[in-house]
Amino acid sequence: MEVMTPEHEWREDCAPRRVLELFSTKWTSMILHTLHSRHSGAARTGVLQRSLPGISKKMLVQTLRDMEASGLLTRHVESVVPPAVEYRLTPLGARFVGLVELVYGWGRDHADALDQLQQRATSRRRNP
Amino acid sequence: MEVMTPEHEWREDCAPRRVLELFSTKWTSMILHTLHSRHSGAARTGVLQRSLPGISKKMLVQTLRDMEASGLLTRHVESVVPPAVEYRLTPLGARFVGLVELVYGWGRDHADALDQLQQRATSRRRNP
DNA sequence: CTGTATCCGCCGCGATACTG
DNA sequence: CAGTATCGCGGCGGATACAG
Repeated sequence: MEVMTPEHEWREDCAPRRVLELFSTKWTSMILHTLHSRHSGAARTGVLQRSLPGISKKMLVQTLRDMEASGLLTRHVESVVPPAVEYRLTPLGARFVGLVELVYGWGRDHADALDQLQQRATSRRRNP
Repeated sequence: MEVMTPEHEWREDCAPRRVLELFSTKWTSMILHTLHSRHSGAARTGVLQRSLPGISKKMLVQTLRDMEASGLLTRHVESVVPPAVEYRLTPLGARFVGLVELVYGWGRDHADALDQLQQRATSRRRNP
C-alpha cells in the first residue's frame, strides 16, 4: 500500500505550501484574527497596532501592504485630517481567517501540552 | 460592543502564537504530513528526504531534532549496519497533524485564488 | 494619525565536504 | 544510510528619526 503513495507532491509552488507561507509571516495571522474579532470585519491602523503588543509601525504597515497585494484585505483611505485608514477583510481573507481561527482554538485547547515547546527554542542555543 | 473586546491577548508566549511558530518553521508541517500519509505513521530518514523535494540533509535532521524536542515525534534507532532510524508521530504530533491536514486541504481548495499570491513576493523586490 | 526612510543584527536555511 | 561540521547569504524584523 505504501508503494502506491507517490510521496505527495510538495512541489515548490504548490498551493498548500503557499498557505504555509502565509502562516509563516510573523504578523499576518494575528492581524487577520483581530479583524475577524471585530463585528465589522474592519479596523483602523491604530486599533490594529494596539491589538498586537510588540509590533513596530514598520512591520505593521509592511505586512498590511503585503496582505493587500495578496488579496487578503483591502485598504480604504478617508481623506480627512488627520488621515483615517481602514482595513477590511476580503472574501478570500474572510475564508482564510477561518483557518486561522482553527489554529487559534487548537492552541488554546492544547495550551498545557504546548508549554514544553518553550524549551525547544532555548535548548539549541544553549547546546551548540 | 467593540468596547467589550479586550483586543484579544496575543501575548508573546501565548499558546496560539506557539502553534503559529510551529507552522512558520519551513519543513515541520510537511514532515508531519508525510508521516501522516503513511498508514504506519512512521518513516525512515531517507523516505522523508525523498518526500520533500529540495530539503537538505542538514535541515531535515535539524528540523527532526527540534520536532523531537517539541514532543511532536519520536526517534527510534535500529542498531544495525547500515544504521536504520525511524521517526514516528507522538500523540501530540498526531493531534497537530490534524491541523496540518486542514491547511493542506484548504490550500488545494483555494489553489486558483492562491495563484495571485505569487506576485506578492516579487512585487516588493521590483518596486523599492 | 498614518506612513516613509535608513541602518543593522540575528538567524533560518542552503551548499558543500567529511565521518561511522 | 544517517549524521556532523563549516561557511555564507538573504531577508525578516526591530529601533530610530522624519514627514504629510
